[in-house]
Amino acid sequence: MCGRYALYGPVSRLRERFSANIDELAADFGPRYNAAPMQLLPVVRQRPSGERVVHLLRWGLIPGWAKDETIATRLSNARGETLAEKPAFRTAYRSRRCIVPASGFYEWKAIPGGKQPYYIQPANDELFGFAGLWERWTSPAGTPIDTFTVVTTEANESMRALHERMPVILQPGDDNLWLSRDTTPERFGQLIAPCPDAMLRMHPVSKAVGNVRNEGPQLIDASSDPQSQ
DNA sequence: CCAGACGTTGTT
DNA sequence: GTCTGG
DNA sequence: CCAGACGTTGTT
DNA sequence: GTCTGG
Repeated sequence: MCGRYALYGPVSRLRERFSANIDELAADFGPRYNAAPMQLLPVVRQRPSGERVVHLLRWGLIPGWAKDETIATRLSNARGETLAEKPAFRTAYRSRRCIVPASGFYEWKAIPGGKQPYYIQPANDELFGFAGLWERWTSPAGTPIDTFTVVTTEANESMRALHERMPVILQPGDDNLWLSRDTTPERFGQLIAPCPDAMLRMHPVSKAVGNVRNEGPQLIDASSDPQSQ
């Protein structure tokens, strides 16, 4: 899964962590604690020359053949197990892989009578790099739009307490293998796997994150009494 | 040949 | 765009 | 992911 | 219940 995440801190962090140049529009990106599908969010792409650039792309992939953009909301995630065959993803998987930077992400655990959101962040306080795919779609009016999706895999042991799926979180040393057009399908396919449990820590948060109109650092604060919310 | 689908999540 | 079903 | 809408006609 | 928007 992974349908909501946070990305905060100075944008220069992205330059350092991903060795990427920052596009002018992405440079204006401010701290976000409730990033949701349909929004413009920073994504790392690698040009054939090897240069990496952070651009703002819209979350929710629109395949090139789509007649309209309504499919986007349903393609905010892509199952890692079937990427290579699915018509919606296979061309992007072959040649348009990207990395989605995140400070952390949210996961909703089903509990009696509702759902309890949790915030999951890197144990080392660095940034996550989610494995992603991107596409360029041109509307009937002729307007091009770049979109992305987050690749998912089965949950590792600690995530399984919340949910059966989780985003593919790349090891920093694997960034280039995922982004490069020179990597063989066999090698970048091996990166689609649950990350080690030790990379993650998690805590329950307020249900306020459920509404995309809510925003701010309080959304990642530990909730004192999750059961009573 | 043309028409129609093409996806994920979670929940039932 | 490309594949499947009819 | 959750929240919120869930419609038609004609006209701009 | 199901789809769209954020």
